Amino acid sequence: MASTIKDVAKLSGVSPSTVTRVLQDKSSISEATKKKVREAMASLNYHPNVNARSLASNKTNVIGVVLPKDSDIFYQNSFFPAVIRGISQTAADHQYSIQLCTGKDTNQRLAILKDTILGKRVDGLIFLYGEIEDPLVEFAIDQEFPAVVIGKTLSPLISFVDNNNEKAGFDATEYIIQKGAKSIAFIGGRDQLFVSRDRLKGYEKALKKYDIPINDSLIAQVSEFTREQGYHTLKELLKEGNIDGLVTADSLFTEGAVRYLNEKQIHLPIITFDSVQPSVRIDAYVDIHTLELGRSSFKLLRNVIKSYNNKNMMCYRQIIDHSIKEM
Amino acid sequence: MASTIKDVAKLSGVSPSTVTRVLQDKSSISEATKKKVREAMASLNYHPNVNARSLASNKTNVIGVVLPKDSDIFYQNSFFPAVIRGISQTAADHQYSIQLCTGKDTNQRLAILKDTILGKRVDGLIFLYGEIEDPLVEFAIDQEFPAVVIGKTLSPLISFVDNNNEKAGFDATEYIIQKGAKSIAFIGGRDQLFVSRDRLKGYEKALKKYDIPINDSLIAQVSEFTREQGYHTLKELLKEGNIDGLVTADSLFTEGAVRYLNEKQIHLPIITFDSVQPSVRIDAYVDIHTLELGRSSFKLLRNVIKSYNNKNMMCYRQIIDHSIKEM
DNA sequence: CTGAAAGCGCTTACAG
DNA sequence: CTGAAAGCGCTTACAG
Repeated sequence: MASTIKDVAKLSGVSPSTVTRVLQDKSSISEATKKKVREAMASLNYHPNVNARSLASNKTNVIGVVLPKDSDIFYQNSFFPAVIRGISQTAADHQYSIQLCTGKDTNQRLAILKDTILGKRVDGLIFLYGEIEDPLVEFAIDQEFPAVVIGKTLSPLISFVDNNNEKAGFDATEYIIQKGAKSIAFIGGRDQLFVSRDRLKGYEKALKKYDIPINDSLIAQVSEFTREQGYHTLKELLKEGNIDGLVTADSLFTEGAVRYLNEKQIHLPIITFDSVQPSVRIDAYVDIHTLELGRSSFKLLRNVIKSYNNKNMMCYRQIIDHSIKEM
Repeated sequence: MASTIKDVAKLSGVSPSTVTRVLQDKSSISEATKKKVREAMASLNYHPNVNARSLASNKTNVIGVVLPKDSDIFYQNSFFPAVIRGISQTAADHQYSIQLCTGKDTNQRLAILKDTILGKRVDGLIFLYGEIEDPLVEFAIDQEFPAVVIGKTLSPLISFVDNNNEKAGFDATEYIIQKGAKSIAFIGGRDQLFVSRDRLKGYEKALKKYDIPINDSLIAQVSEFTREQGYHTLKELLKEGNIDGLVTADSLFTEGAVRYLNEKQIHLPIITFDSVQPSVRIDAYVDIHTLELGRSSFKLLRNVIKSYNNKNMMCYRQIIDHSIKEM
């Protein structure tokens, strides 16, 4: 059997509570005692049982990472691995583990989330998506459970970290304008997604700044995030008239669009948004600094947890830079 | 405060142990009692505390998923999201949660793994990679801790699930041969990776079957998984002479290679291996059925855990089909 | 600077 | 079919 805190206490000639205090490196414990106890731990190869600890202390040192439903585009995107990387890097620095919350549909996901919160599996949650009226986020708010959303959210009661997507859309469009384009198409996702909507706003602002009239027939809002949609949407847009530049809100669109352009041997300046360098060759992409989104979300969550423990429920917001990367 | 098992016991007029048995749906409990207890649970909005449960029962209903170090190519690959999806689907069906184990280097990862095993955070482990002499896998074996590797492994003491990569390499190559190619290039990863090595073996077998001489100057083993490597490797291969077909062991290679071919306006039949449809247009890809790899790994792990509990430590192996998908 | 005691919320033999 | 008791391995006031 694995050794327990009692074994360590016995071997080092102190009480179990003192062993706990050594584990917590309390300043009240003398160095001599600490040394003694640590030696005992080492010689017994002692490792604290986290379940006992969680039960007694009412904290788990685990955070839950909530994913969209598992058929989501999300799983085909470079965003997911990158943001997980960022979160887990920072989490590891603070001795936190990561538990995944996902499921096949909203019902299953909500059930799992309830079990996660009410079963006291985690100390806090990071939602990897921002959606209007998400029942999971609402449940967390309802339970006054510490949580951070990566992405925009309407509720004033929840913390979030996000890019300035409007500014990013503006910068992207300006980049294409500076390539000499005047007739710039935009392919985005459905309007309910904050990200797409904000990037589109930025696109329009940039056109205005450069006195380029906004032409609705150059703007496509696509319901499904797929390459096929990118392919066909661009094809349709080209029928509408001349296009000499392209801004896409997602790399999957870009891949489809580029395929069509290659087939037709058309050359356009193109920019998109991504977490890593896109797989097709285009002019540039807006790097949304996903690693940093992940890292910051964890740091924010720690602050939220602390403030909840002090009963003064704070809400934090943070905007992460983006940058244009030429390829 | 959240209600506990005692509250439920009191309200329904039974003992706490009976409440536990209802929770476990034991057949020894009468339906009348079950009904009564369940009503009490519902009215109190009772949810079991998983930490208390884990402590008392010595099982957590959590499995750990072990990732390579976080700078790995792995995180750029479609494999990761797909296999996570497969695991979590099956895990959800069995009331299991998933905890992630990763870190910046082998040391940190090993420390986290030790804490995970010795701290009793999880009931078993799934390793998402197969490598020669991995210290983490060895630690798990040493501790006689239930684990499954996705990928090949040399140790006879550990369970795994994998594709038949040699057969997959054979099938891929045969596909290209049937397109009429005779001078077929192969781009794979470094020889230490079981996957690459086995696919290469299959390639050679296929050539033999069709009496095509093996030409070493058409075979490249690339150390780094990047698009740039794909690009340059193909460029070099083409210098060596004529190529009329291409097999690549990873989609990132393919993307790079295709970029070069497009630039040079060269057309070749190409096949690669992937978890989802590759982003560049090629002839076909070998779908390695990653979702199924994930699902099976979880099922295997459950069996391993059961057999360890019965003190007869079983070791399971399972091969997952692949299939060629034309594009 | 340290210890004794109570408790966290479950489960599991044991007994009937 | 069900209950009383002991225990899982920690932590946390309280007390000195």
